[in-house]
Amino acid sequence: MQIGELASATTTKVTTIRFYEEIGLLRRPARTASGRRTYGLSDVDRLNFIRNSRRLGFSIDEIRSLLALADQPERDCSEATDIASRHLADVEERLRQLGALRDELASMSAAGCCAKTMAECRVIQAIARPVA
Amino acid sequence: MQIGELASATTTKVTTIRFYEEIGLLRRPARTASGRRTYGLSDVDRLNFIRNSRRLGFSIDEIRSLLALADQPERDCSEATDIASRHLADVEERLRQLGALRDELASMSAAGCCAKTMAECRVIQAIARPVA
DNA sequence: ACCCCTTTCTACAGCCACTAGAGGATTTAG
DNA sequence: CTAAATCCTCTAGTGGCTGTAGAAAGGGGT
Repeated sequence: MQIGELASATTTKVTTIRFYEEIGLLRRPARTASGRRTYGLSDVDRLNFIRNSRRLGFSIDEIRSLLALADQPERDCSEATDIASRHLADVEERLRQLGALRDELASMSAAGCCAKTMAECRVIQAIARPVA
Repeated sequence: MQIGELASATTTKVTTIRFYEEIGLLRRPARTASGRRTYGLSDVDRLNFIRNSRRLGFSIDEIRSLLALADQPERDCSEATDIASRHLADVEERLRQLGALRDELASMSAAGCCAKTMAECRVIQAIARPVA
């Protein structure tokens, strides 16, 4: 399998695959005589794992750890679950902050600014107000 | 007022102020004989506006537009409210996506992974599953 | 006058996770 | 045989800063 096929099998861009190789997330594959990368089914699995992790918001470093752990099947899996639950806590925190932000923006918009001039625009005034 | 005082008056880092000047968000200030930047109260206002906008998640480009509009007091303010409501819609969209992500992560964690080996770690398996 | 510490200056590199483009080689289809 | 697609390497750009190096200037105490 060449890089393009791997890309479409995993809905990844070709450049991204080469990038993952460069930063060491994917192993350097064998090459054809002319220098083209060749991949196997295990590479599809590994790349799918990486893409799913990214979709779930794991950082490259977290993925590196998860992959390293997954490569040691006999090992205790508590480290992996730790990474995941820490990530969940992060997401919940961001969710709370974003919710607060939404409320702030929504109340700004709700104040309304019915076709007046910039000089008395309430939205601008709301932004300009120092942090409460 | 020198740059350090402006920084502490707006809880901004000195380097960030210089960065905002470089990208044109803040005007180039007057300098002392020895080349130090000097600021006035209007710079405090402008920088506070910028910092509040960032805190609300507006991009630098959006802030540039908002500032340009705010500088024309007689102008109709519909453009400014448009920027704000578009931003609110963006935030709500991200909020939805992040909520879905949290649910996915939470159900992963809920599956539990009680001290087993990596080989049968459910979290790892959940991540590896192709996109449903 | 001297010393030292802090602030300020410029200019540049680094962060994250890619993405895009130049410019060339090779492969495949018609 | 040619044209299009795919591949290669290398470099630079994105956003929003942050951090560093090395130098100059300012202020306070002895």
